[in-house]
Amino acid sequence: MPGTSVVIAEDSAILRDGLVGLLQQAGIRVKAALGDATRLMEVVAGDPPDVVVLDVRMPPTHTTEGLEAALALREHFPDVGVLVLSQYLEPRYAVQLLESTSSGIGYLLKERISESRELISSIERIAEGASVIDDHVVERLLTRRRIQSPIDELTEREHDVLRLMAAGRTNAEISEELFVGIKTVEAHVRSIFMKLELSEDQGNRRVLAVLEWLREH
Amino acid sequence: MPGTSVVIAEDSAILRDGLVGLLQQAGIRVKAALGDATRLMEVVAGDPPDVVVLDVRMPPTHTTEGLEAALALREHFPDVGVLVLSQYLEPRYAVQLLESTSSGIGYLLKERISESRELISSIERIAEGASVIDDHVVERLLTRRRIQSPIDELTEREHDVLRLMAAGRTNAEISEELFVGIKTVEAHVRSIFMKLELSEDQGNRRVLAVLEWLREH
DNA sequence: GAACACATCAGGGTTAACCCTAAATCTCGC
DNA sequence: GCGAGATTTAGGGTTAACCCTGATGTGTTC
Repeated sequence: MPGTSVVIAEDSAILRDGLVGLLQQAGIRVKAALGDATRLMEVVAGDPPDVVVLDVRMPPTHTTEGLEAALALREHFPDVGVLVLSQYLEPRYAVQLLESTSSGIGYLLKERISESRELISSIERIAEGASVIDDHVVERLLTRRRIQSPIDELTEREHDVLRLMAAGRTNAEISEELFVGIKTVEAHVRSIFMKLELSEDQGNRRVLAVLEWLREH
Repeated sequence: MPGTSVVIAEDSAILRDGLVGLLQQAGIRVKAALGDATRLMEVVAGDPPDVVVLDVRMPPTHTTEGLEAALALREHFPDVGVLVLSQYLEPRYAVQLLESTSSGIGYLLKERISESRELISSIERIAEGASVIDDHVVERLLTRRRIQSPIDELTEREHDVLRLMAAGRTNAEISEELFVGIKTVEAHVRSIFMKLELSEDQGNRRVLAVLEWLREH
């Protein structure tokens, strides 16, 4: 597809210039390259490109300006593709995008774009109406969906025990705080390990269980 | 200072191209732009630039290749300035660099280089022998100093051990990863507990040490 | 009432995680 | 060189953290 055109919104000057250079070199026409999202809507309205490439985080608050801009773009210009570049693995954002529409969007991690070919082909596929989601994000979404965090499987009492484990308590201390025997605590701990699928011979399971707990608190 | 020359080592194609474009536009001569650090030493040896610009994390392991390359550079080519670009706020790396030498180095966060002028002036100041450290890193170091976490008392090796403990590794696994005996790991662990003032008879010290580590990372 | 999940605990094991002492290198600064 | 600190390890302990099996009581559900 010759003559694909894009508008770029990326606050880092280095990345912005890099994007412009790479895309132009690949025969893609860069209509504009902005440092923030404030003027993005009017630029797109004035001369709609095939695809808008933007960063999730942008000035002024560096939170989700890019994502909000992407959602607004989809609402007002459904024919314009949107490729969101993210620094971190934040599946939540990808989900929000997917829920807003069903085609012509993309969500890629910056670090994954070490190969420029990957970026170019993604943009062209988006211009054609396809969707491109980073493999890592998809994997994370699927594993989440499947297990729904194994912590949810724990019973009330197991939660109590794990919470105290995460507070750095010993089994003996936990048994005192919960007014039960040490053997009971041990039984709960064993059950917790099983439900969190912490196989033996692979890491200090007590620490791993605590890390899992901290991830959700 | 006209005619400042640099060599770039950065694995992300986008960032690399962006850097080349920005620097050339500013009148800085880019002698080479590499995708990893393997050939960096010979390239610099063959035609020494004023400054080497490199990423902390690079292939193949994406851990601290860039930093090690930076230290090696300072050792063999003390007249060549080094500007390390980091994705995250990791003051330890900056400290390691500062300890290795006293001039002609820089440590900047990528996100902070939204203004290309900042990058250009940093490179030129480094070429002149000055040092440039990101404000955020300095601030973090200073505030750290004020709070004085006992974690700062740990030696390099003890940090390695604690980091792996915090990753959920067993002592046996840690000994394998660090290529030392289990007894050695045990000695380090004991030393860590002492320095973190984790008295016996009060909590699971392994978990408590991990929590302390997580608080600073 | 039978089936089931949950919580409780005993008894009796194994082992990883700890303790203490002692000692050999190595590097570094004085 | 000499002392100091860091790193490494041995030998020989103790114990908390684990495993398994089995058992009891208490709800809830069908």
